[in-house]
Amino acid sequence: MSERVSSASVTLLDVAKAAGVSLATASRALNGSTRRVRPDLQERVLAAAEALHYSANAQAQAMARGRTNIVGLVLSDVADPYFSSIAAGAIRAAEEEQLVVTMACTFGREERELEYLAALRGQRARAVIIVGSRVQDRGLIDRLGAEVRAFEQAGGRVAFVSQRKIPADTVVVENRGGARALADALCGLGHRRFAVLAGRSDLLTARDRSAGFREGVLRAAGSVDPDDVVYGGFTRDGGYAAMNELLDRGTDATCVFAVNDVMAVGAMAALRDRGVPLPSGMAVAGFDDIATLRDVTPALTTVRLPLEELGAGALAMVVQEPAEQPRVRRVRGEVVLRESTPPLVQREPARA
Amino acid sequence: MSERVSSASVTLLDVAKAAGVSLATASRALNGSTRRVRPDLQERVLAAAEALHYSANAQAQAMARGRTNIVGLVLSDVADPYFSSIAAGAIRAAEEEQLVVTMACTFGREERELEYLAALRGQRARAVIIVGSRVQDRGLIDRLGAEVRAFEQAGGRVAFVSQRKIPADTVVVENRGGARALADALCGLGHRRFAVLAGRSDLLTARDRSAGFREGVLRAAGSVDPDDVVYGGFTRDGGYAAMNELLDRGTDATCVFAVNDVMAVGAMAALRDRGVPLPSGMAVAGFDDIATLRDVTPALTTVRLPLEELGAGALAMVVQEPAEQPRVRRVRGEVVLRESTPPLVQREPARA
DNA sequence: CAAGCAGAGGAATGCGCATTCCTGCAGGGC
DNA sequence: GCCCTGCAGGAATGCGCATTCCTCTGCTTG
Repeated sequence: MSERVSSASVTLLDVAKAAGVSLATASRALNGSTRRVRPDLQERVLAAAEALHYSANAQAQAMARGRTNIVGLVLSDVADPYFSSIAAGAIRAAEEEQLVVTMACTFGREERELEYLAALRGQRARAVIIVGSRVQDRGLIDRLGAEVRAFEQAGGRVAFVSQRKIPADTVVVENRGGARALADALCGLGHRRFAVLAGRSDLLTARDRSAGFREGVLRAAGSVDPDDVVYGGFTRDGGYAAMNELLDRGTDATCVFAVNDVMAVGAMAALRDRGVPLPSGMAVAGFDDIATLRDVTPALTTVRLPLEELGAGALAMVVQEPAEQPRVRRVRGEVVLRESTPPLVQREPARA
Repeated sequence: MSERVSSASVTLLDVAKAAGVSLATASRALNGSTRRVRPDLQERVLAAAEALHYSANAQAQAMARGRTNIVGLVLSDVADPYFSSIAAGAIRAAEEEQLVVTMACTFGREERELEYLAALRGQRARAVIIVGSRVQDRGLIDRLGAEVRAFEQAGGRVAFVSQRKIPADTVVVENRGGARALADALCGLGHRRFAVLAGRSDLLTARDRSAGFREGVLRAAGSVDPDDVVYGGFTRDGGYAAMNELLDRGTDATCVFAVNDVMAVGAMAALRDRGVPLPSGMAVAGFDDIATLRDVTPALTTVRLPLEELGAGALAMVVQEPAEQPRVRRVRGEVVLRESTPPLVQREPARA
């Protein structure tokens, strides 16, 4: 039982021999089983494993057992704080379940989700969580739906965060409702004329937030001039560019809603660059409440989303037994009013 | 060759039968090999695989081949933009090499690196990249070193980002030099008396930046009062708390250096909360140049690190053949002066 | 005291695949 | 016309492990 370390890797058989037992007994001693092992033998096996630095070959275990403890996480971009927060939540939850997380990023090319899903099926991953924002391309959606079914047929579980098109367990973010509530609150501050930096027109998330916001505004008797809706990237630079375009066009909106926080920050940068005083010259609101951005000035009004919970929630769905009907877990956002959207008083013409 | 999909998963043997060839031929047709397969047979195999939705069992392949294409990525926290950027770089590079990335987070508990490394050895991962900040605990370092050797003995490759204690391939960030250069630049702006928010005292990265900064200040004939060095968390809240403590103590520093950007942002928040005007009341500098934080106001002076390159560089090391001596790739930061550290003119008592 | 039974160790099997080895066949050289 | 060579398909093997099935031991029961 010396500390010799073979150059090749140590197998269970090595451990068994070192402990003077059979392979079967060694396996049972290390993993437990329905069968019991005599304490002294168990002791010896454990000691031998320790001494040899044994580490079970996960591939072989997976094959013998017919299943793995791998969970695939597919998202657009880890460097985006929205996704990385969700990922953190999922990873934390996975660790508690003794699951291993493998991660893949599409970096904006949604069709890669298909490849990754096939790859994860090959890995015999126990489950997959797909967080990318679903696009509108019908063909892509259908193919993804087919891959999802194939994955489930092979015994895997699938959950989405934030989508509505594919029948599968989903954590749905109430983008529409959250944006509506935000619009409501902003109208409550006295704003009536709004602009929207709507992000990519093919991303469902962006569309929902934009639509919900406009609904809310209309309901509160405000208005969004169609010219004041600018599309662009769903990123900081997209927000910056969209804001500039809006200013170039000219607008009489008193408040601009960017469909996520990073865009809002880009918009604020554009406003500053153009010499518009903040927050007095233009109110700005975002969506997500990204932790890293809570200290920008003026502090950003937004809709807080429990991002880590989204990831954790998806993981929870995926470890449960599958239901007959796809489950949907709805998550509400919470409007957080901050300095970037001060009450509007002086600019409204006095009435009454 | 119909579209039937068995409820169990499709194996290579199924494909072979469907194509009317042997398992061996099917394998060769799908993966290529030194041996050639007659074109018509190859065609049939490919068609059968397609029709059956075949996806090779990665576990079985790994076992048969004796190696995997898994790369493990171990970091403190994906939700931290520093780490998530590095991760993004590594993932991008991994994809180009057809490698699968599995990710694990220690969430601040460095001893988990040991567990993860053992787990990855069990996975027969081809390589591991460890990005956590090495702590000072000698025992932990030794045990980690032992695990690294065990991993390499088993045929795996290991690379670190930012450490100096363990003999292994490493992407070294020139924290010390970067901080020195920053100090230099700040002295060039007229500052002489500095405070340092030094972060966790047991993190090497934090220590190096702090020490380098003080070196630079001294060299430029400035000073850092020992009372003006405050330790605390390496996070936004840590920066906030440390800044408050500094203000409570009272300081005559004109510029405060936080050892990373998120701490600097926390410090700015604290200054604002205490009514200190920015940047005139106190200059603030950070380190990293986190992309998400480039729009804070006043814009933060910092040391720009090519974070994605760090991850990509580590991955590159890990796919190369191992060298006899551990390789070290040094990465310099670049000082970026912005509004948060305006030139100091009026506050210095006039001389000459 | 014999038969029956439970409990625990060990041999053998198979998971899905890559790969080696074997075999049959066609073509070329003498 | 025969043998040798080269090529390609197929059978068989083994990767490392969990698990099933078999066997042996030691006990209880009638």
